[in-house]
Amino acid sequence: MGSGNDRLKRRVLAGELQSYYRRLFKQYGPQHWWPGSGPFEVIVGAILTQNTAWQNVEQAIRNLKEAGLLTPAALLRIPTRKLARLIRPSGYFNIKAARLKEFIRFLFDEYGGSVRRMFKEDPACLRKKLLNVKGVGPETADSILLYAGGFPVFVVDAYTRRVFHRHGLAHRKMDYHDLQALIISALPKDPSLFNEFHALIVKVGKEHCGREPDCEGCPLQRFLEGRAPISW
DNA sequence: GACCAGGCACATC
DNA sequence: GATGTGCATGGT
Repeated sequence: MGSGNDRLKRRVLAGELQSYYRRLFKQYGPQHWWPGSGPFEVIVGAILTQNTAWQNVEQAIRNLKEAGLLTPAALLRIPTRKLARLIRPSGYFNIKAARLKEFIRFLFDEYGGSVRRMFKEDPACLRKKLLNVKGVGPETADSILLYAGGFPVFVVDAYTRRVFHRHGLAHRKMDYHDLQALIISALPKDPSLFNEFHALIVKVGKEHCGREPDCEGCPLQRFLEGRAPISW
């Protein structure tokens, strides 16, 4: 991506996306993802919510809080089996207990257990390290960087893919990083924008861009009506 | 009872 | 490198 043609397409997409974001925000308002949670709780939530409805994650986090275990030091000490029992409502509890432990070990090995110290790291470098933690993939790493660290990283998820593909804004086969780069290059590098936009995409994805073959009544469809699909 | 949800690692071809 | 599979609960 570097030709004049690509730059033009990017500007077109940028215009579409920014305008679309404003409309979504106006229609749905702020989504309050991870309201009032500290960075550590956000990280735990990012791991627990993998392929899981958020409602189930809330219960698991509540259990951890009530047990007084929602700190790096406490999760370092707790046996994996006991952790699994507490996070049971979030599903895949054995896997996720192991993943939380992996992250905690990484946090202590690299940063002495301090989330604040971890986020002093250069974000690109931190991202690479996070991806080396077993159980942290691209989406979880980016959720951690954006929602816990406040770095301007766009989180691509199943909804983002579905919504963008459905409306001709991206190829279905674009991989995670291609789609992410496309979106980031089209928008101002503003963490709160990325934060809210991603949450709004999930919202509209749930309501309109499900598995049905068309998107009748979908705000994005109405917005794009009459415009030629962008072909990348 | 089927389907889905704010993924990821691992096996296999 | 692409595609398939296991992991598991709770809501609709």
